[in-house]
Amino acid sequence: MDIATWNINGVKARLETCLAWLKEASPDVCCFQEIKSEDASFPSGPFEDLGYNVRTHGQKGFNGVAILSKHPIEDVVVGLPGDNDDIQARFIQASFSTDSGTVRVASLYLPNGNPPDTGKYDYKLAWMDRLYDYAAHLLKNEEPVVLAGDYNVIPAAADAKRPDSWRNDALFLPPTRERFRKLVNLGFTDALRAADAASGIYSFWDYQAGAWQKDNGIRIDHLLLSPQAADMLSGCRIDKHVRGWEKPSDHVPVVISLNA
DNA sequence: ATGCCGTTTCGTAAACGA
Repeated sequence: MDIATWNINGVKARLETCLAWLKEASPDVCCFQEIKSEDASFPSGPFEDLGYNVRTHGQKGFNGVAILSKHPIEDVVVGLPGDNDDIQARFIQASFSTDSGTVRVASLYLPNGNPPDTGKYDYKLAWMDRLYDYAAHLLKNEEPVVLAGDYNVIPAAADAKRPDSWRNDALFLPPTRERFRKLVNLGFTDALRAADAASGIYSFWDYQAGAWQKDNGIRIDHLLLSPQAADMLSGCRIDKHVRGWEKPSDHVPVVISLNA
């Protein structure tokens, strides 16, 4: 069972690129972030034609997440629990029945948080605190859980080509990394690090200043696995070549393989 | 570097992203 996460930076602008990758990689489950589309205007048809069931949590213009699955989708959770006043569309979760039992997968788009001296950073940290509480709740079930998405967190210096240029950025500031570590230390496994300990592995290259050509990237798209999911992990890869395609997103897909 | 580039919006400049 292959599960992917990919910040596509706008489904309308990225439709052909998304379809091309899904045809190539054919993951069983694919989590999208930044669909930048309302639910009603999400182009589900072309994805359904590839055999996917589609669930979205969209909003106009910004944010928006989706889960696509070749398996029937059950038990959908729309919105990160814990704050009914939060109207930003950044979280959707679905469950799937497999031969190994129920697998829960979340597609999350954690707030960017820049600039750090504003309420945007306060919102990011509060969102991370809320994710921590919800993740702790999920672990109580002792089931396979995959928290996949664009975390907007550079976990360590090894996850950036030029870590010094991110020192004062909301993606790398100590409070951000402390919260990410706290989440992982609940008992989650960073799938990429479980599969490959090398530095220089990135999932995002800015459109600006020739970042892609210079390989000036950062690793901010992660799949965190509950102990039961980590036991099923057989591999994790980043499809870096997609960044070199026509009309690319600034992020590329990250894919895990589970024995499920 | 308040810069670079790309997407979106009751657009034609501004907001947002990372």
